[in-house]
Amino acid sequence: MDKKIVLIDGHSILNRAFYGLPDLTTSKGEHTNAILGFLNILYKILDEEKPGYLAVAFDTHHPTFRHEMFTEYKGTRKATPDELRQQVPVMKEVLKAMNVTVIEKPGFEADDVLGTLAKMAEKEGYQVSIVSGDRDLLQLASDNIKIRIPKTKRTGTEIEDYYAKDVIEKYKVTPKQFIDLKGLMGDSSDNIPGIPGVGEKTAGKLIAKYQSIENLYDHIDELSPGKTTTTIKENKELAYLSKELATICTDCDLEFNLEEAVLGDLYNEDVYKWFKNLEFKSLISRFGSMEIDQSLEIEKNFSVIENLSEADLVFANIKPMDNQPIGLYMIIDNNELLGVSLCFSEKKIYLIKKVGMITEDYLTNQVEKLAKNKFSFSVIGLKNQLKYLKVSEDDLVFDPAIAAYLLNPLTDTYHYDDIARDYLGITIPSVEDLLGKMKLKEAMEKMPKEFTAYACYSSYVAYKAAPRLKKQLDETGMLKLFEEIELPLIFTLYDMEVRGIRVNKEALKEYGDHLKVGIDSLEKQIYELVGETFNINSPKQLGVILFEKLKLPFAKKTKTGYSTAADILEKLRSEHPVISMILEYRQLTKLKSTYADGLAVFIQDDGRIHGKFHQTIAATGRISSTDPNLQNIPIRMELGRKIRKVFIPEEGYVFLDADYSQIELRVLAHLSGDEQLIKAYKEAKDIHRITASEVFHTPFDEVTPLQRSNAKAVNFGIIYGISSFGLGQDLNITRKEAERFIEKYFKTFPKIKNYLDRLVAEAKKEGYSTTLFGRRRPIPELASSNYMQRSFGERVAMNSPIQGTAADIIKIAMNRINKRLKDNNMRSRLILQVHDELLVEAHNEEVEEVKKIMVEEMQGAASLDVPLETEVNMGYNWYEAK
DNA sequence: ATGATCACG
DNA sequence: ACGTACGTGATCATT
Repeated sequence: MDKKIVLIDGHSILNRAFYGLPDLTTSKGEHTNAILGFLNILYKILDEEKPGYLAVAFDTHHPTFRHEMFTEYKGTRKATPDELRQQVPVMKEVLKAMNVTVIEKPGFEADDVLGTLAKMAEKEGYQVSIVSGDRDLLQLASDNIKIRIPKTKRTGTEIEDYYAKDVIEKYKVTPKQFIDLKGLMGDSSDNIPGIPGVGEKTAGKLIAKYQSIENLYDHIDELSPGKTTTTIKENKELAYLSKELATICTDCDLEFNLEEAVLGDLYNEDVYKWFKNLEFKSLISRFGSMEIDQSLEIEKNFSVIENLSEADLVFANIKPMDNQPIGLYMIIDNNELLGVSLCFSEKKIYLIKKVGMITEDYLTNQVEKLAKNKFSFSVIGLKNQLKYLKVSEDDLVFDPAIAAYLLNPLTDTYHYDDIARDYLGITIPSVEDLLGKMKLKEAMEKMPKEFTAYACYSSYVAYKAAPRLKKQLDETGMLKLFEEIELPLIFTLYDMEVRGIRVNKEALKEYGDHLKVGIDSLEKQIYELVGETFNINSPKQLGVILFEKLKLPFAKKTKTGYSTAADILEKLRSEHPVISMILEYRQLTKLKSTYADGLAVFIQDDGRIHGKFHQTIAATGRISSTDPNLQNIPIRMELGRKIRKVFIPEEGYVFLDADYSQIELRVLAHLSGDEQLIKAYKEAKDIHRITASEVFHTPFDEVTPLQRSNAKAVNFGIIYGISSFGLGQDLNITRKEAERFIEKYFKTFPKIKNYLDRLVAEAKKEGYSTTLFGRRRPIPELASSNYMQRSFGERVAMNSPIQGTAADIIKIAMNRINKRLKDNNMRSRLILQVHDELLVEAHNEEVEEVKKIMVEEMQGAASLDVPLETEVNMGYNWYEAK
């Protein structure tokens, strides 16, 4: 059996990975992309080769990389970005945890270590693989030594392999001659000077003829006279020096025994913890089911209750420690209650299963009784539990997921394992780790141990994290925001989801059929016009048709091909009649697939759509909507807008739709304290017209439509974190012209400029931005060494407080409206929120009262220096009400 | 799984 | 010299 060893050029691979992957960070902001990329390459190679031995070599000098030593004085290469530098020591720790041999020999460069080990191993009969991003190492290739150069591509990692024969095939020189080649042509990235004026071509020819630099100079007189020959003659010393520099040492005195590089246990508890901490979710799956074995101490305190008398005892003896909230979790699968998990001390963590005499009613009633007796609960993901967890906003509840979202709204999940990691500092298996893709009900029967762990961790983490999260909310000034806005909102959103919105199924079907007719006809015409059939919905195929077959101008490239986005096609309208048809085809197919067909599947048996609203998604504090997304139902184009006619109220009800007028600009007026803007709003003037009037020095009544629409675009730009490029793009004008607009705007409204500058400065100082109600958004991009990212951070710093404050305000209004409707025992209910708009399904007899409530609560949600103007419309469908 | 596109605020 | 407006979610094609 042949022995296999893999040798990795540590810094080189880290470097490649860093530049090959986007900037990934953990929830705490530690950069991890280079480490992840390195590990992906490592695993790919291990999977392919299954070697018995592995070593990784790092350079030792400086915390910088080898190449920089030479380039400092040239100043061509930038210093290692901090984002990469931070990852180097972590990478070494991870490798150590994996029992991978890391070689750092003072005085030796990684190249020389790799060269020496490779030759040593080859002599002892190993098959050797050297992994590096650096082509220098090709000189080491032989029949037994393979150089592997990974390329991070869109599709994943591809590896180029070079044995000696592959080097000869590709470069027409032997690995050994590769050194001579480098000696002649040099290598700027390695700062090997070479001979001036000699490049790849000349060097290749010379080495092909003379094999080596030594032999070349032995026969130097054979060269035909010329400029190049003269420089070659003059630079003999440089050539020899360059060759020396390019030569990798293969017999360094390393005092290293290859047996030390034997592979150990790659999948151990330490590595698992590292991956958890680095949040490498995809790599965790490699651990298979082993992680359940590394059970934490706490799992010994999990107990399963399956008979009624024991369950009675548990419920009777609940005594929370230190008046902490009880950790609670209702185990629900497919709308069915499977059990209840609760935790009220470190030692008391129960899973009470719904079996035998322990019925669904028993469990829900017991829990409800606890709430009535003023026990307080901590529940991760409370909204999803309310079907069985009978509590109201008047009960004492806490949701760690919402708290964790406020403390860091940038991450995508707030599951128990995330909260345990971030707030308890412990690494525990996630549901996926424990149960894979298995449904809960099946897991309860087939994997009782894992099922119990999932259930008990859920309540344990909720219990344990609650006080800490609450403390942090207090320390960050967000406790009031949490208690007075976010917690009540859980119940408001739940009520909205339960009520849902009625949809006219037949009308929706007709709408879709109508679209189908147009789509079929357009499709036919398009094929005829271009003379062939193709998939119009494929940007790739469409790009080829438009820009290659029809040779239309203005081709703009994306990463994958030509851009066929609407704004590009818009400019091509006059170039070819097919363009208009394609744009219309796009519009129609979008409407059909996403809305006509897409919405239909969500209509429940009650004739209503019960979409979901999410409270922990948007970084700015906005609510989001899925299954389906009811916040992006068409309105801007008439054809699309018609779909709103299928959203209808129940018999005996109407829709009341209320929306804030320009809430974000009003928020900006208030926050910036700009007198002009405030005055304009107090006088209820057309704000875009007044902006145009001021900016273009035109009397209010003489503002042209173009001036007004330009001013409107600038107003939007201000909210988005203005950039001349973006505004130019939007208005289809040059960057220069856009810049002039912005300058004029800031000259007219100096306080706005001052305010936006302050927002950026403060966010840079604190690392986050803040809304009027104290909501924070961390902006790590502001500290980036990358100009693009930093600029993005600056725009975010300007936008988040504005968008976020508006989000805070409408949330307050939603809670108050919902509460008043319920407290007054009214039949009307809030059913939708679309960022600055609320839709209520109002009972015929309550219309005037509901109108009053909506306007009062929306206008009164915050007292700003400008009025929060609110417009209400009534209608017998959503189209009419808007 | 990812990118391109497009629907909304 | 570089290249982007802010915040979302769904669908389709492609890998």
